[in-house]
Amino acid sequence: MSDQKQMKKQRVTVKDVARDLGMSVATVSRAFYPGAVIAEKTRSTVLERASELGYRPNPFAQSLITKKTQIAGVIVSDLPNPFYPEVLTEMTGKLQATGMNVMLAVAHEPEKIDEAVELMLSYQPDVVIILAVNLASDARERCESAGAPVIFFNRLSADGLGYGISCDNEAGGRQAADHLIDQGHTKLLYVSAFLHASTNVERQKGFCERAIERGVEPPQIIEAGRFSYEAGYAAGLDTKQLAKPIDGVFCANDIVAIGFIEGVQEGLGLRVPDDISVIGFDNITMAGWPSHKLTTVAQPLDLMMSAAVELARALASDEKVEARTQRFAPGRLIERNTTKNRLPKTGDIK
Amino acid sequence: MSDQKQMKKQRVTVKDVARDLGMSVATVSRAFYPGAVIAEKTRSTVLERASELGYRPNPFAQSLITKKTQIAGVIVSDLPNPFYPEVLTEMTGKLQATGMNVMLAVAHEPEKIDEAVELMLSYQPDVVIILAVNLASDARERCESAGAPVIFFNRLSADGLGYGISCDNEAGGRQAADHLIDQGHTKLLYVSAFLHASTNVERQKGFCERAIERGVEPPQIIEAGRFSYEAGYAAGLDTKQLAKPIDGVFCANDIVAIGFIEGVQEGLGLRVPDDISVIGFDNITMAGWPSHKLTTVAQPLDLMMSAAVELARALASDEKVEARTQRFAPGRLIERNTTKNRLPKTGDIK
DNA sequence: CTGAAAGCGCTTACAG
DNA sequence: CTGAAAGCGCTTACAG
Repeated sequence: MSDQKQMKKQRVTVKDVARDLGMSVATVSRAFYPGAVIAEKTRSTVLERASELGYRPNPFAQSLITKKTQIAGVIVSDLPNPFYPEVLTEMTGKLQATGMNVMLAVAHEPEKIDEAVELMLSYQPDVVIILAVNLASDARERCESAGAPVIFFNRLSADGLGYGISCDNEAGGRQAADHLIDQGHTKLLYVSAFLHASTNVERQKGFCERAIERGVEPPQIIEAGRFSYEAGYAAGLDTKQLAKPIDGVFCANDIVAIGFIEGVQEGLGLRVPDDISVIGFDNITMAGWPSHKLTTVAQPLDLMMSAAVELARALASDEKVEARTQRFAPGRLIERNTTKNRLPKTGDIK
Repeated sequence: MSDQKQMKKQRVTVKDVARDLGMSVATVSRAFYPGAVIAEKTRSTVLERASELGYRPNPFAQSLITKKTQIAGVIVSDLPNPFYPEVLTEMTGKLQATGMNVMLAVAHEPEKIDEAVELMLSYQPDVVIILAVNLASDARERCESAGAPVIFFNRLSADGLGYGISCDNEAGGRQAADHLIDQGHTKLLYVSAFLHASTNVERQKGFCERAIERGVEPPQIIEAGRFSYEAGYAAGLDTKQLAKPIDGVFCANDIVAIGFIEGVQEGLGLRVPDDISVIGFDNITMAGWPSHKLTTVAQPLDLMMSAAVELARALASDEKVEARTQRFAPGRLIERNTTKNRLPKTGDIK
């Protein structure tokens, strides 16, 4: 019994199936390709017997010839942001449903991303998906020169090349501004995260421009520096040093908002939403928990992920894809307990 | 320019390097194998020129011969528990540092895990690591019969086969009991999660046995059903229906504890730690956040992950590994703000 | 120490 | 519609 465990079962190959069926390996092979020229009857015989024998084509041997690996390389680096683990697991499931496998590259420190990418590229992924905000842009070039087109998820590449899937962050920022202003806030603050991340830049732009359009003082800005709980927390403490008072805050994303709220409550003794209102962006799972009940601009994640998976499939099949970037309308603003209407009650006015 | 993007750069092969150097492919190949018989001078010449030409061995062609893929398959399924994403990303980094690549299989519904595993196995991973609490145990057999030894992380397999890395959950449960009792709690509750998970069973055993040893009433038990925030929250509400009052609670893990605390505070208006003390298990990142400040039994994660990676490396190299399971002492109990000393002050006694 | 040759498991023109 | 043969990029006995 312990012997059995030592000896690896010999893998069943085309040759075995061919011999068993008295056919050539070519015929057996053809049965597995929908496009191949083969009698329908032969195909079904082969397929049936093959599955009885437990045969599955060896993808390594296949890819040696086809130059296709059915592998999607996924690069993840923005670890303190729960948004990405959620996307990673969800998207992996979807990719697998289309027959693609996910090879994961994780970089804790930005400096080590190069090694991780290099290792991954040696497996010749058909396509690479980047779930990472802070990636040196030459990673894209390296992937593409290794033959793998690159999809940026929730982000545009710095140089505008590569494919991109994201939502209209600017419109999201405008929604946040409208919501705060509609509810009577006039002293706004934007909590910025990674300075050059397109998500950050766009959300800030939409928020600030809309505030000005609405005739409110231009929002003040605090730079948290990262998309993390800790950065948000520190930003919360920093509000103490602001030149002017604030009553409404829009944070670069949910995890920053959650940290910010804690910083402001724990560190400064302010109350959310009684003293200030706070809005996040993403609608990560945690935002809905009773512990946080964060008002936030949802991302249309299902749409975005489906688009990414479809794009990955198309690129992996060498289909021509015209649109380099796809933008989705941001989801609705989800109102929970971190914002509050500061307008005088209509009853009071009358 | 857009043309360049279309044509994939031809990959450099051994043949190219051999031709360039006027050597045989065999010699070039040998330069890449530390054990191979080759003049040291030849090796360095080859290695240098190879890297100039941008040559990297094709792992698919290699594995066709060596039967080794350098791939570690990782199966993840327990998604609502943040513990696993944390481990996944951390461990992936460590595996990559040893030259192994991670192929990910995610199963959202337990029924779909089979497909995911099957797809992954077609890539012949050298070893499979299971980061999932609720996995049908025949997945192990399938992996092993495909030639991939299986490592269970943070869990023992149901049938005791396969390799396992975990911490001494029973000792952890005892620590929790001791801490609560030392601080004057006498009316204990254990919040159980997935009923048959070894982690759950062992933590419960240690906690309850120690409570009895210490002469306290046997803890009451609530079954939350899952390792999730929601399950913990529901369990919190369920305390209302308990036969006897409680003052100290040990939850199956952190995410259950965090949910439980919210359930109890939001739903029942109790205060933690003033009315009841709560202890978790794992010490996930979130447990340290000001929002939660959860008292918890830490897992010795660094040790566990290093052991898992080393074990993976050894198994992938066909080394004989004697110990099927490795247990580490649980980390220390980290006291934060969800527990409170209920003993009368020493001053009062005097 | 090095090279020529066989072969890993497959796919795909090319004949028939 | 099917089969024999070449070849993908590599490694590894086997000679020399």
